[in-house]
Amino acid sequence: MTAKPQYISVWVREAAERARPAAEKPGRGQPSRAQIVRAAIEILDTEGLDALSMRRLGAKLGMGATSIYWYVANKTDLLDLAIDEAFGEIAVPVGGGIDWREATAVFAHSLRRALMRHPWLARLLGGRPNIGPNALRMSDRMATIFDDAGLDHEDIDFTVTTVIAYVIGISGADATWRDTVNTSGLTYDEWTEQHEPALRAGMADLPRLRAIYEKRRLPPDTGSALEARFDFGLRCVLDGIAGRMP
Amino acid sequence: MTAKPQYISVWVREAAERARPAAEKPGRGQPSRAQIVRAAIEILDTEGLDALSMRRLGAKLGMGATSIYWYVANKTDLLDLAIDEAFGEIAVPVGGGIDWREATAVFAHSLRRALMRHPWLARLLGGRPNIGPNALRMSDRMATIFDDAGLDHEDIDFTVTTVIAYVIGISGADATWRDTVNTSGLTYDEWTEQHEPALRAGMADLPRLRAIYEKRRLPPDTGSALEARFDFGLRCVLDGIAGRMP
DNA sequence: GACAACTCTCGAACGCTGTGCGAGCGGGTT
DNA sequence: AACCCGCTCGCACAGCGTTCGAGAGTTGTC
Repeated sequence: MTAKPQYISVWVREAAERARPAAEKPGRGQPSRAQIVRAAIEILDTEGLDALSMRRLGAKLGMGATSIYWYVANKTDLLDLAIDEAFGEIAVPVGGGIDWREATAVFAHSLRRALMRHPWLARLLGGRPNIGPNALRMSDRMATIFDDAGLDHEDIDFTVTTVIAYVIGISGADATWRDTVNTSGLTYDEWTEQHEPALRAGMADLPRLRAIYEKRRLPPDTGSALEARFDFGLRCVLDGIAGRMP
Repeated sequence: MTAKPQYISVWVREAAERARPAAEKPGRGQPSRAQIVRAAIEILDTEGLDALSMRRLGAKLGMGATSIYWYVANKTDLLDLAIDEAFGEIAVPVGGGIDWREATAVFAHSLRRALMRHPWLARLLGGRPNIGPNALRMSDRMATIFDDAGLDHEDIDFTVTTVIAYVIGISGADATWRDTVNTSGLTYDEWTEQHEPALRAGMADLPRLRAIYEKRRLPPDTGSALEARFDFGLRCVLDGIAGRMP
């Protein structure tokens, strides 16, 4: 009946440390930490989430696994840092008189691209709250867009959350799907062939789904088809928001 | 340089086994398997995703950890089965002359409820493609709704995917957030207090975000506030879809 | 030049994980 | 009595995240 360790996010813990003046990290620590995070992302991108272990990362960095703990307290912290690093890639056009709809569309595509480029990202996002500096900055810029458009605070929150939820929801699924095929070592055709009997059996008494599946097999769900579907949904969301703009 | 094991989903593998006539599972196997999956879900719901280990599950079932492997090939398979079991709880009203908009809203709330009831679900959904029988049946029923409303195959696919993406995107985030607070062992107030300095520091030079945060602190983001936000976004999505209906 | 302090590395070890293997048990059929 | 079959499980293995403490290398101070 021992109490749980009560994990605290990097951001929270390090903000608390910063309050005590003497606890600053050493000068050379910062570049090394960034370097570790970059290496971790490289492994995550090329070998997948499950391939990232501290020993593997240490080997890539040419150091012992346990040396990493000098720069980073946890693997959890490391992943939080990787998440926020990825969020840094996301662009939000702000200012310059672009209207909210175009700005939001640009943001949505940018967020999607980040999620597709880093298939591990969506899996981790569903793990713990993300309040890193880049994530906050992204939210602030999105808030700015709708603040400039005249929404009140509650509607800004609602609107921004809706857009992000849709993009993460669909892109996470798309990225996972693509990643599953890619890392299976099979071609797209081999993969669908392997899954054909299971799908056919599962849809045996589901005529509507089967009809859609049959009709939509050519062209297969390659990138452009996924992109068209993403754009369709995004237009739906934006139209719905447009109906609520002042 | 050994090749990866090439994991195949339960559904695919067992559909292939079913093709060979003699490979059916024994009669008593089925109830026991369902019982194992139910026990796994119980652990997942009450203790979280990380708490589910084969030994822990075996202990709960009063059997050795390795005995479970008689009924289930993998932990991965077990989780796939748990996912589909959870999908079985989702209701899709079909037939009976309800219009598509109300039917979709009922479905969306039902899906959300399942995701909130099983906080582990969203985390796992971003892990591998979900083609279990309950998931397929759910998709088929959603397809039926929009087929009856007169959409063509492509638009049915696009529309259903959009709704599901939004619901999973927002509910996954909400469930994770709530779960993080709950399992921290802190009250809501204690938790926000603990995160206050980090958020304040992070938002130091983000005035818009800070303004929203300040203004929206009372009432705190309890269940009803999250529900209002969910409904707002759902209305946006449904409005956008409505504009594309024949 | 000497000694202390501080930054950083790392091998050993702990307790945990998923899982393969093979021995063994009880009941049913031949 | 012999045999098979459904099922259980102890043992073992490789790998995981993480702790600890010993030590190396650099820097700072007298």
